[in-house]
Amino acid sequence: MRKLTIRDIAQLAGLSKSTVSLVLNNSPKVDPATRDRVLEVMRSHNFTPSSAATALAKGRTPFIGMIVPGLTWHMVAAVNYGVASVIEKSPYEIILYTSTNEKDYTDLVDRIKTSALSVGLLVVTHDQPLDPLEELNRSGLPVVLVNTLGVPSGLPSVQTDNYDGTRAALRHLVELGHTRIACVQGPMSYMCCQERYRGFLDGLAEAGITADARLTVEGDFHPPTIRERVSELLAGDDRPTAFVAHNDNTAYAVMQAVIDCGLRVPQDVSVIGFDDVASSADTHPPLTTVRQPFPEMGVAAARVLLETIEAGTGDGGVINIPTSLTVRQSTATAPPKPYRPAGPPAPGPATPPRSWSGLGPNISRHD
Amino acid sequence: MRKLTIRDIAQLAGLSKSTVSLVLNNSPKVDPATRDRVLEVMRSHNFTPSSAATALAKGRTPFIGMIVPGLTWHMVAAVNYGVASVIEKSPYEIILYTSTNEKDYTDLVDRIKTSALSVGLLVVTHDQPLDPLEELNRSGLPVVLVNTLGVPSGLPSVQTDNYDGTRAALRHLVELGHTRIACVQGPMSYMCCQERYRGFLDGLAEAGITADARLTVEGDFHPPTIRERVSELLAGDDRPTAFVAHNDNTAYAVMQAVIDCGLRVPQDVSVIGFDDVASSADTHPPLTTVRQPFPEMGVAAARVLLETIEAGTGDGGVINIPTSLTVRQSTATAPPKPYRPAGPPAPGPATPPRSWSGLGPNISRHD
DNA sequence: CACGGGCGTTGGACCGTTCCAACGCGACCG
DNA sequence: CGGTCGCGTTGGAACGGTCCAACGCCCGTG
Repeated sequence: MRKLTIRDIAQLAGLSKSTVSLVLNNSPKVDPATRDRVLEVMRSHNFTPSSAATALAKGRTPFIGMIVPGLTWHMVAAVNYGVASVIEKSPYEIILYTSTNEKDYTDLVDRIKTSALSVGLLVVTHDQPLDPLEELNRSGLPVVLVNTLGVPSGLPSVQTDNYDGTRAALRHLVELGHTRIACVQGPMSYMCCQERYRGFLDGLAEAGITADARLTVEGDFHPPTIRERVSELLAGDDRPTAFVAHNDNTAYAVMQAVIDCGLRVPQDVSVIGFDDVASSADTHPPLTTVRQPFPEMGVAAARVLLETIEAGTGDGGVINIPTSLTVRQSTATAPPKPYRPAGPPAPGPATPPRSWSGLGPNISRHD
Repeated sequence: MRKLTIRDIAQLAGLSKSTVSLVLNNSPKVDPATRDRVLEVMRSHNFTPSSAATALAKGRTPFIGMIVPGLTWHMVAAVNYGVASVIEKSPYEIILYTSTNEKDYTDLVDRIKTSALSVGLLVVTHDQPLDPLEELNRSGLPVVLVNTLGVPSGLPSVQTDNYDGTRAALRHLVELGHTRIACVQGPMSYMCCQERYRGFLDGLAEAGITADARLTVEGDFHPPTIRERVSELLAGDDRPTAFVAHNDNTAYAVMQAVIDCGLRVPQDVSVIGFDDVASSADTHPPLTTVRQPFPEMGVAAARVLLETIEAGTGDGGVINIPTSLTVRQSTATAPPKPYRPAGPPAPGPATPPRSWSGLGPNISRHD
């Protein structure tokens, strides 16, 4: 049996195809009775209009392009989750463009532009210049960024409050009595890491603690080097009692370095991450971390994009989604001041592990 | 300036639009000179045919649907990476359908069916019945599964050799002299876990080791419970010297349990995972694991789907992508037999960590 | 020289919608 | 009682391609 067309439906309902079309676009001009009849006929023959024909006639497609980095980040999937939840309720579908980070994505943007398939574009930032996107936007295609890297740009974008996140982390540590707090940076070429570091410094300042340059560890998100640097720091005199990491994975590496040095998390050293990646609930001990709300960012971005597409009103602003601190068990009150084990990779206080259970009062567990 | 049409090009080239169309579909019937002229005109005016019009006229769209589980797995991104690399070289685009695992996806499949947007469907399996897909396939839409769960089905699917993977893991351990080898299962409702367990048992059998039921730990991929069970096992007499986990995350939990019990990985206990997730290269120690080649699976699935679409020949078979063992540093020669520390959560041999470096000869490092 | 055949080109119907101008009709008004 | 108005409906021209049947032309053949 051939696919039904609007014309068949019209015939079955004893109407012209124009009327059926009006029903499809639920025009207020059709008589309610007629509308019901048409709908009933459509339903009973389960008719669906050809999207190709619709697209051709309307001159616009029902597609939203989405560029994601090919990297296998937790982030990508999480953002997508949020995006999907919004889009699936809209009449649009998502066309997925995966930008493998190796080659630059100008040709990808080019394909999007010339194919003219999408009426809007969602871009999850990756380590690439945004100029092609800005040009695309200027040429009339609504573009919204999910700006996880905090890249500065004129495009409307959704980002997280990196600055405030780290500040909150600091406040938490300060409340726990920590004063020697170290920071393990991410690559400072990323705006987000710069912001996080700024939050770190301001957080210190607000607590009246003077920053000690020796407590800033330049990191590259690469665990082995981080372990090494952190171990050195812990081996020194007057070691920090807490670490703020720019990243959950970095935090994992920090925790391992702490254990390597014969110290305990969180009794001897507290550790805070950034992201609240899924696995952070199951680390050992579970990681206290600044939750970066990826799904919510996806939701917000999708919403903004839809609005821009429908209304044509591009506010062009930056939406800052607040972070929240997920307190788990990798942070605890600072150890008493005089405490300092003899040697760093110490056989030291030969700590029976697992004694960390049941620590602070405000342990919030996110899934 | 209005978007150019085929008719404009025809006029500019002094030809009929039929000929231009022929060029677009690179028919062999056009004179090479004419073709070049047309192409040149198109290029200089950078014309691209309207995909909506093409779709309408041809009666087929250039879209491939892809259903991915909304879960934030490494797996999803990795498979997609492979898929994208194949599709981007084809004339097709990917329409992304995210199936949030909460609600079942029959309505999603329904939407795909009635919208008739895609000419083929790629499905990354999730914990859901496949019947809707099989029906969809029967009704004429080519469907290919990336069957990471090993769900049995009549659909053409790409899966990994779970059985052989675990067997290889066992062989590795046996070669290292291990004889008391434990297995931490995943949810046995998953076919893949059943296969992995079968591989485990057969691997034991091949080495002439009789299976000890006490060494099989029922797992649920949930770290806390796994740590608990593993700790119990390690506390008992005659504890295992090696663990085969059905999953990298499970392996992480096992490693932590080992450390909790005051033992060392790999000197006292070897641990092997399954998947070779990105982070497994950076655990502490780096995890030896059975690499499940997600990108390759994506590539294979995309290829099969394209072939089926183009040729119409659905072989309908199962493609088994072999696994490979990535040997890192969580496995080592079995400890000497008599070795057994007094108490299990032992203050024991108070091991200075990091002594594991430079272990086996065949350390292969996968990024 | 008439004819057949092949190559390259072409006109135009068609794909299944949208959308606009026009139309029929009953109600309401003067 | 004729004219206007507005509501609901309608015919048909787009939209921008594809594809088929037909056509002109040139060349080789009988």
